[in-house]
Amino acid sequence: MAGLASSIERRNGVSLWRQIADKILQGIASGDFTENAALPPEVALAERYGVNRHTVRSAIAALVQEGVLKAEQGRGTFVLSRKRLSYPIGARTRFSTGLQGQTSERHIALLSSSTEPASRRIAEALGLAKGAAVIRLETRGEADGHAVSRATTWFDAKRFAGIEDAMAETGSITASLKRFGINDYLRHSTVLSARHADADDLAALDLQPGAIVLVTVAVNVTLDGEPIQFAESRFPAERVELRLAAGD
Amino acid sequence: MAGLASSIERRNGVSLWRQIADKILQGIASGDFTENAALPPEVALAERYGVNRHTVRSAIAALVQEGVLKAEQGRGTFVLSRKRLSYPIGARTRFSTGLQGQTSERHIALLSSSTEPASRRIAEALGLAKGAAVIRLETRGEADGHAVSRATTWFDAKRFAGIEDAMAETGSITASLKRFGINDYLRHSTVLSARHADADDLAALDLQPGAIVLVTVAVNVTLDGEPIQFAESRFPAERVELRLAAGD
DNA sequence: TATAGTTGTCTATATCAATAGACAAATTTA
DNA sequence: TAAATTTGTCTATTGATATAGACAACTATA
Repeated sequence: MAGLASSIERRNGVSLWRQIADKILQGIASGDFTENAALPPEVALAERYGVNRHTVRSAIAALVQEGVLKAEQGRGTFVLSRKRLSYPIGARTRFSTGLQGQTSERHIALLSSSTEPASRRIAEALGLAKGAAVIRLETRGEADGHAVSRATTWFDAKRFAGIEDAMAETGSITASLKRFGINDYLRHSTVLSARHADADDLAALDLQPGAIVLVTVAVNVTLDGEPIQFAESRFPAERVELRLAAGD
Repeated sequence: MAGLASSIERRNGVSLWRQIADKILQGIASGDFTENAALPPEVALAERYGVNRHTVRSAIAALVQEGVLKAEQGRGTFVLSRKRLSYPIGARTRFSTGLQGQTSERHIALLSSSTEPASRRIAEALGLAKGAAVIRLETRGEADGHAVSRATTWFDAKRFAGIEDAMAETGSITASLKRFGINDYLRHSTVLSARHADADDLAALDLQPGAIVLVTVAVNVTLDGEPIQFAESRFPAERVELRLAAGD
């Protein structure tokens, strides 16, 4: 975006090949490098970024490993990966409907669940006493077989006893909440940040180390404004962008 | 958040000291490391993250350089920095009012301006013909003397001729638009992503290389829905979080 | 005033990251 | 087929990154 020639920083704790891999990913996402088309040759990229050809090769090797590029000797290096998914966020944010039209299939996989005492933060958000029992769900959002989100979600254990079973069966938060008499809900607040993916996110989202994740911390409420769900979701920045719709 | 012990990745293109510096920043932002309090001693941090003490020292040195920590021989290492700013995003997103209550002073500094032909993307967003003249403003948002955002903004050059002078004088987009008869405007759409800061952002935002920026791409419109402004803003993830208010 | 705890400095070593150059191997084009 | 283009492999060198250990300098406390 803004297509400005943004250059590369040295001695910063992030290796040049990682920075260049990031730039290529950006280039793909922004349409600078077209899908299925050849990347500029290694020597051209090396000149463009002001580094040695071998450094560019390291970046490309990482992206080949990641499944984003495919190199063919004598022919060139080609872009395999599709565009970033655009995940809408608003008052009616829901995983499945949000990606409709961009993917043919999506669901939420339940990785694990547990019951634990609420931390101060979660108790406040859910309007419970600190230490009250809450159910924690660890989930992964999948679309067309690709992991697109990783979330940790908390519910009041008293009110939503057994919601982990509903999640495992339905693969949908919305469907699970229906079983507890909640036919509609709204997103009350969302706080957004970004960080490097940690070990768990790397594994669950099938990312290369060093990847960046967008982090949302959200509270969902009933139509009466009663808080029912607290969630922290992580999205791989290289595969997902978040779209804030106007009247939503 | 979610306070899970997230570990450190090796050979990923991001050096260990940079990853640990990121973790310490996270710890400060999330309240794990309290403001004005001493950090755990270097040996404890080294054990916690499974690295050598010298590696921890490199991370601390970077954060001392950055003004986040202060080390005192014999006593310990102390947290100087305040919490992250929480920047609200919604239909009525405005820089100055958004940070009210969190900072005592804020304004937008105009770094440079130029007139250029609109790219396809910008032309579409502003409803102009491709190649039509647009004014580009490079700005930096400052609060209490700290850089908190870096933005590139485009306006129709015909309709907003001279807006760069208004910006330089008033230090406010809202005030500048008033001079062109626009007393109110709405944010039509926002798309959110994250990436490593580029060279320009590093310099303008006074960041250490390797830092992550949150990126918003937004279109502002008049009350009639007519697009007037296209902007890409970058926020340092370590100093700013974005808050999406419910009914905004 | 010792003593323990903490940060600061130094030396040494091994590995990773980046540059440099040369040439092989495969593909496309003239 | 020959030449040009492009990716793949190899060797060598330099600097940054990370580990290891030892000890100095400073602070707080028993």
